[in-house]
Amino acid sequence: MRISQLSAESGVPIPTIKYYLREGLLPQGEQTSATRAEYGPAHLRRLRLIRALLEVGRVPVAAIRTVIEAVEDERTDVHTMLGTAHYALASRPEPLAGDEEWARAREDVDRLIADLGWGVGPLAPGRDELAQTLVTLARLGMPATHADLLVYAQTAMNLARDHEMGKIPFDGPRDAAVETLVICTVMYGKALDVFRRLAQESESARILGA
Amino acid sequence: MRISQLSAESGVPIPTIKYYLREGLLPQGEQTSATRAEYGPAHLRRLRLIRALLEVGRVPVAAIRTVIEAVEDERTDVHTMLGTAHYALASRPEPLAGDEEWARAREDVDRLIADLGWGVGPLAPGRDELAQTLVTLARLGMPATHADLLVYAQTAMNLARDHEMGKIPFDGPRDAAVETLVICTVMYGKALDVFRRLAQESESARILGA
DNA sequence: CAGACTGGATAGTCTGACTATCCAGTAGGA
DNA sequence: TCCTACTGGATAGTCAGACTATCCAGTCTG
Repeated sequence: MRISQLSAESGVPIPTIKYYLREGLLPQGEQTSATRAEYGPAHLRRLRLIRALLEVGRVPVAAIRTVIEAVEDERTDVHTMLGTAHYALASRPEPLAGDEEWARAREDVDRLIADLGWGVGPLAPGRDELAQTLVTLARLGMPATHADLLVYAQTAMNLARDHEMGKIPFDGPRDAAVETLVICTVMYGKALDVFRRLAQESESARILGA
Repeated sequence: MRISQLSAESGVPIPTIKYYLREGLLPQGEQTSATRAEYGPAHLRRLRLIRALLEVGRVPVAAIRTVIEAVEDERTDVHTMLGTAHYALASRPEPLAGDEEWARAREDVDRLIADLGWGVGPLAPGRDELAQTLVTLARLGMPATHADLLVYAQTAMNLARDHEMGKIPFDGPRDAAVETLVICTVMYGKALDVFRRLAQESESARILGA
């Protein structure tokens, strides 16, 4: 299929598709002549993935490119590849410099993860993100209790173990695994976020008897 | 306290504070003379809230302003006020025009919420957000099952009922209720998101035996 | 009374995600 | 054959959002 058809089927304007090609989000089509290239269903699929990450997941273009580069580097094993994808999905917070409060929060996070027995890399950006969240909560006068954190951690683990990682085709082609992981993480993350707000609204209505 | 001290204590540059004042995110200080105004601890607190929503929650300035306007409009009751805050926190997706697939997804969402017995307003933006998420998942070839959705919905409700809405001081001043709600929604939402990614990484390591 | 600082106003910057225009070179029908 | 639509590639422009810089006249403060 040609670019105009790719655009028609995906609903993405041609200049935008060209932009994604330039940025390396979308692989080049197969050149059939100097001014013609052929795109296949894989391009359409990739394009839909890009739009899903951008629109629903608000993942920046640069992060999407990182994920894609990890997939296309054949040297890395599947776990590392999934890790790279995961790390790219993190919203890297600014350092929040060598504050003492921060260092303590970071230690708390490391201890919590160790206590839970989770096998998480020491450089996982989630550790920093969580530390920053804890510092922020404390500064807002609502420090999180250890019990609260455990609840959220266990909830997350239940979902990941029983409903998310099971969907991932580890035995299939490597790109399928990453694609599924990213979709699961981002889309179900969004769904969970929305459900949480809806549930809060419902509870608010119940409590206030509206 | 003067603006320079407010800046020093919060770590927010003076021009940025002025910007927030202009945008109505931060109430004006008490004028003590033509070129002098006095700021109090409430300003510092508000400033920290703004930064938390911006940096951790990625809530746009316009949405923060909406929340604040709702709080300051004394006419609205608490439930409506919390609703306004909630609606402002939603990431309003573009219409995704009158597609038939979309209409069906939207009906599914409405039916699901009704089946759950949740008291959610018919105009809650979460309904549309969820519908778009379902359409997107289907287009990506991974349609969500009804059973999956129920799991996420129940999980969200458990958290909201047992760990979130309980923190909200309904009997206190009206701004405290909204502030707590917003902090809970955004900060614990972030924490849950991070925990989910960490749990997935841990499971990936376990499954792949890394 | 001098220098620092203030509130207020205006304009400029930076990033991220596009979008528009131009171009020469085919592809495919009249 | 030739003409028109369309293509890939390159370059430059746009737009929104969140700041950031500069200027100014008017106080405080020592």
